[in-house]
Amino acid sequence: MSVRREAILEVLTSGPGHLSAQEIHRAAQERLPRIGIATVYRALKFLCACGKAAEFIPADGVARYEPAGSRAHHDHLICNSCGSFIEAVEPEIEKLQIRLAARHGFKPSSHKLEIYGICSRCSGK
Amino acid sequence: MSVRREAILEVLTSGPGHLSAQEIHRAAQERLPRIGIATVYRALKFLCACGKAAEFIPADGVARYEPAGSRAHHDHLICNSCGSFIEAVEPEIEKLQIRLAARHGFKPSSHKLEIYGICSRCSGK
DNA sequence: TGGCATATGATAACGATTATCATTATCCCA
DNA sequence: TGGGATAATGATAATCGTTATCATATGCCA
Repeated sequence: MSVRREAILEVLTSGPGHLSAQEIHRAAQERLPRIGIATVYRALKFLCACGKAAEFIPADGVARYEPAGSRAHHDHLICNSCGSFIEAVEPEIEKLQIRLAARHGFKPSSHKLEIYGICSRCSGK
Repeated sequence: MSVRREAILEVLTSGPGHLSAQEIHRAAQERLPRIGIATVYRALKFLCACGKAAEFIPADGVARYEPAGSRAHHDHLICNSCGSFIEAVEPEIEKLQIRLAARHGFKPSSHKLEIYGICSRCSGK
């Protein structure tokens, strides 16, 4: 783990989560002003490969990153109004996914559940 | 509905489904050799807007399109080996998603469930 | 200290998608 | 039916996120 990769992991764990590569780059530049965007992408790929970070790609097609490893799997509630991401877990859904996959002779390795809608903050306004 | 948009909808309904814009472009060119890629993108956006097609974006970030309207919602099992898409439904999951959203004060409007793994054809080999 | 593998930054390249703009087809009403 | 407004189209440039390239810098071990 180089200094930059440590810094990028630190950005992931200390930040609000669900950051894009560009946002991570900007945040990292506050500590390491000369860090390049390519290094950020390389670091993110590295961190995902060794299980310290996780990538997911929502409906806008832009990859987001979050710290992983010590964190449990979770799904995302994504607000169409303010763009915020809420993490949520429903263990029953996890079980049903396995059953659904099995019914089709499919061996699941990972899954992604995203629910789009309006968050409580936006609907309250 | 112009001639090209009809043709593109026809490609969607007659094809194997889950096609990318480029694949749709190639298929449409068999009937309309002079059709441009921009027209394909415009037609797809139009068809999605009027509910005749649906777009979804899997983990590779490349949008896929399928006919919609008369078709029920379904989730996707995506094979990491051969890239095939299997459509599947689990009504219980649909209900649980609503419950999960409600628990967070979230008003769901749509959702996306993708399960990645190995399909029966690939694991059988 | 020397040497080699790895990491880095700048930047070019790439692929998907969108915007632009001139041209063409389509529609609608007189 | 004609003609003009409107929408659709095709070619292509632009954009954006991401990856590849390559020369340089850094770290590490002998």
